[in-house]
Amino acid sequence: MSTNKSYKTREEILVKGREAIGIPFKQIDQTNRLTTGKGAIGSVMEESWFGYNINNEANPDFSSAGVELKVTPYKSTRNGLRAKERLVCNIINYMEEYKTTFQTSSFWKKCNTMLLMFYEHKENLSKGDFTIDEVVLFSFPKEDFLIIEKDWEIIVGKIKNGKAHELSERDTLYLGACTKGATAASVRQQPFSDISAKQRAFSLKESYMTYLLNKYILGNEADERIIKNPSLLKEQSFEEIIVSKISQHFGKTQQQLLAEFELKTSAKNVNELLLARMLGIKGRLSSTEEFQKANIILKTIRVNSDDSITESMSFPAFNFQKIVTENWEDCDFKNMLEQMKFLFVIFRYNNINELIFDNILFWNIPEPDLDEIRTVWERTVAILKQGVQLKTIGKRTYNNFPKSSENRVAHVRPHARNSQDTLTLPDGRQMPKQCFWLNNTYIREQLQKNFSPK
DNA sequence: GCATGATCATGC
DNA sequence: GCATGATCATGC
Repeated sequence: MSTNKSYKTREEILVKGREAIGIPFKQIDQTNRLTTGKGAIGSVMEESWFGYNINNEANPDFSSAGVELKVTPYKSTRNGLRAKERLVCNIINYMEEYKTTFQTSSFWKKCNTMLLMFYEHKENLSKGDFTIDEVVLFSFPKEDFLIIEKDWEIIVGKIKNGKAHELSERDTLYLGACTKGATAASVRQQPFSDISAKQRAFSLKESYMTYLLNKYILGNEADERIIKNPSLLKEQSFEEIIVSKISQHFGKTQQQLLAEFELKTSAKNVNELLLARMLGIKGRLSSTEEFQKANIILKTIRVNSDDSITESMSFPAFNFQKIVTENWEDCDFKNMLEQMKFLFVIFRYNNINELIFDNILFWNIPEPDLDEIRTVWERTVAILKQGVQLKTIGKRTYNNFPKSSENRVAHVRPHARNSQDTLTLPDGRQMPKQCFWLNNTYIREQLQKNFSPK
């Protein structure tokens, strides 16, 4: 089956692509592809707009120009425009990928230059009414290229270590290894272990796509970048660079740091402000280009002098009525956890109760622990469906959601402004907003696992 | 003392 | 005004 022969240059491809802007897909579709399931819109553009047969070749769609066609959705949210999903590139052949270098890898061969066609997914419209809104010919800028190369090496490193079955999309920053297959049971062989591994594909993370979208569609100005000189990334990983910039401050008290950076604030996010100063960032750390592209979430952890941790870690409140309509496999919470990379900023109380800046840790949830969270999530949904049991004693109202004592990893607890800050339960009653929390004991366990001598 | 319910402070 | 990250505080 041939790839497209009619478009030989990048310019021709871009011009033809841009001509599609504003035309509803139902007018473009000549082969009734829109009625099919996932990927229907991409198929329409390939067949009916560019006029070539759908293929799954290793070469880019426009092979002579070296351009891969990608049609990708975004959505409008109260936080602005966001990519609706990760951009899935090519399936990883564990048996072959480790034999190449990044430059000769399957991912780079296929996707180093892409024609990105963005369309808005609107909740109340059908696919046929959607239109392409923006088209760009995209090549990776140097600062991203170097991070993506490292990401690829991390993924291939796991294959080489016989750990393809332990791959997770959260291992990396921009280029992820996302699961790909009809069911979670879609597995493949790996070269250095007998354990079969989930089928995965190289993909650009949702957060990375959101950044591209805002840059290209909205024309938003670039945000502050932490690593001003991308060449540094040739020597060290992003995480290593951050640690090397910050480690000189380990051991200082919070008071010393506040004085050193001339910060006067009672804000609960002082530690984020301090970290930003250490990195030479003027604005918020979470607004930097790298943090946005990789969806790095900063969390402060205070460790007591006896190594215990008092507080559990909260997440956004969930909507009772929405969560009961979801399945774990495609629910909001799992999706969020799968996409998050955490930066733990660790402070430790010394024996005279001073708060000492102790360390930082880039962390993500290990796959087996995500399964633990699944049980908590499913119990929560089951309880909501049965009707939560509420018992008021004095000023406090007790419930029967999963407690921290019931699961090693997570529990459910209120997360509201006060007890009047409620949402409607599926049965119509009101209840203070709740969220999933990572247990304080679990956080402690994770810190010990990552910092104990190997 | 700890688990769990309750609430604060900020930024957008 | 609300979401969010962070922290307080009651009562078992």
